[in-house]
Amino acid sequence: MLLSLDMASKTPIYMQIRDQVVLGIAGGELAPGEKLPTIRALAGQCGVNMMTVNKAYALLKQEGYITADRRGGTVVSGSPGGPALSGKYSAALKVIAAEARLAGMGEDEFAALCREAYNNGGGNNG
Amino acid sequence: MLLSLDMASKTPIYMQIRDQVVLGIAGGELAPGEKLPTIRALAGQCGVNMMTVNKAYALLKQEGYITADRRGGTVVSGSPGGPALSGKYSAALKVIAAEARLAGMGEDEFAALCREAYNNGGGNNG
Amino acid sequence: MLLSLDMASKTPIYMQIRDQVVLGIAGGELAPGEKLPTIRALAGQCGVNMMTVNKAYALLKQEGYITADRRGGTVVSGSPGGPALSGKYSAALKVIAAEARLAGMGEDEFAALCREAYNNGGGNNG
Amino acid sequence: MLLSLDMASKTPIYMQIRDQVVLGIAGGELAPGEKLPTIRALAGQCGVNMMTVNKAYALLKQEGYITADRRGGTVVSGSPGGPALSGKYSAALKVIAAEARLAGMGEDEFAALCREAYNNGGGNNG
DNA sequence: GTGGTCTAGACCACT
DNA sequence: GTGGTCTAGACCACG
Repeated sequence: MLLSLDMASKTPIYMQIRDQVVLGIAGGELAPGEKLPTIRALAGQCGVNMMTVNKAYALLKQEGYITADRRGGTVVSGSPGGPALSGKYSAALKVIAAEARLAGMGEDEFAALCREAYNNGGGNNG
Repeated sequence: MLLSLDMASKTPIYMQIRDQVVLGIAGGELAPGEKLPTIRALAGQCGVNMMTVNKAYALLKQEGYITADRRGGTVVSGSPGGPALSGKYSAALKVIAAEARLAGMGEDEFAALCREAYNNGGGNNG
Repeated sequence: MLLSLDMASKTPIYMQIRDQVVLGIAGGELAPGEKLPTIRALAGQCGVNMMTVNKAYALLKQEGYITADRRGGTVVSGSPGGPALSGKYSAALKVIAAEARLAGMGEDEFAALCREAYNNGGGNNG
Repeated sequence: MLLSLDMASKTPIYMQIRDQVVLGIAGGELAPGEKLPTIRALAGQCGVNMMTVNKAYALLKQEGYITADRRGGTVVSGSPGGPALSGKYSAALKVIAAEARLAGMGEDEFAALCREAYNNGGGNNG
């Protein structure tokens, strides 16, 4: 599990870490129960401060993607979100879809792109 | 064209304005050539600072969605973007797709959600 | 709204701040819509670091007790939690009740103590 | 007497053990004079470090809930605490009551919840 | 001037 | 050795 962080991005570093961990879990790269790297280790490896990684981990914990085992270490949760709330993503999706549509992309093309995004983390075709 | 702004959102206000204008254009609510409200007017109507609206308009102009009319107004552009670059949206889409997948949503369900997002803005006049 | 922090307590400072804000809201000392002190101001007033206050505010925001208005400032939310989930407090309550019982406190006495705790923030009898 | 420990909880494991022992005593599940499991046994059964159980037992001894038997065992004390000091619990109770109140719970409802918590540990054999 | 983010250290509770 | 907490600075996006 190697993270690639863009220090010049407008997206906060802790959010980039969070996103890549989510992608890693969805892609099967990080299996449920697997131990995540230490805050210190990841901070050192990425060249960022502990607190930044800490913030990312805290966010992931709050979202239920990972859990901090008190006996040391942080592990990937078994069942993250629970019920699938379709409405949650629609706001961001709508804007992306609008941009794609205005850029000339057709509905089928967009749907294919979405399916690709869905499967890109599938582990058996990427 | 009425904007609904959430002052408590993490998304900057100028970005919310920008997004809703894009949605309005994609949905046909704002037709090409149509005149947008004045910065002053929109700022007053939404209860935000003029600089905020200015920033949103500047961004929209830079992205090609709107153009400054010679007579002082701002109008919706005719042909917004260039070619549809599929790679541009994939980063955000991947994260959304990963979240949806981890929330238990299937591929078809997600694709349907994406199609709905695509059509939600222009289903009845585009 | 004056906070009293115990630097020697086992309870983290940010949690003490959080608790006292919750008490202030419940007690009517902090009315919905009222503006909370700035992170910097509160930090200066309490003699703690900005980040500590920031953490308390972030927690309160996450819990829905307060909301950060993008136009500057943090205000008390209107309706915090929504549905009353009785099961949430029972764990902590059980332990407290057990300790009280073992200390010789009767059921009625304990119930009276709980009612007092409930009303102590009521604003019209404290 | 079976303990259920949550390794992902914010509450330290030794505190969880302590709390459940207190609940067990208050509930009559652990009668005065009854022998508690060995540190080693409990540690093995729960999958935690012996030092953790040791810490919990030490805390319980210090609080007077259990006493070290001369022959090497640990037994439940006869008369645990001294006089019931109402002030001790009020701080935690106040916060819980404030949260409940803000969640929309009425005073009677809260008092009923407290009575239930009081009786939940010893309703059928105390 | 606000909150959000980040850094480079440090101490502590827990296991 | 882990995560949790805190400090004393700093820069930036936003409004």
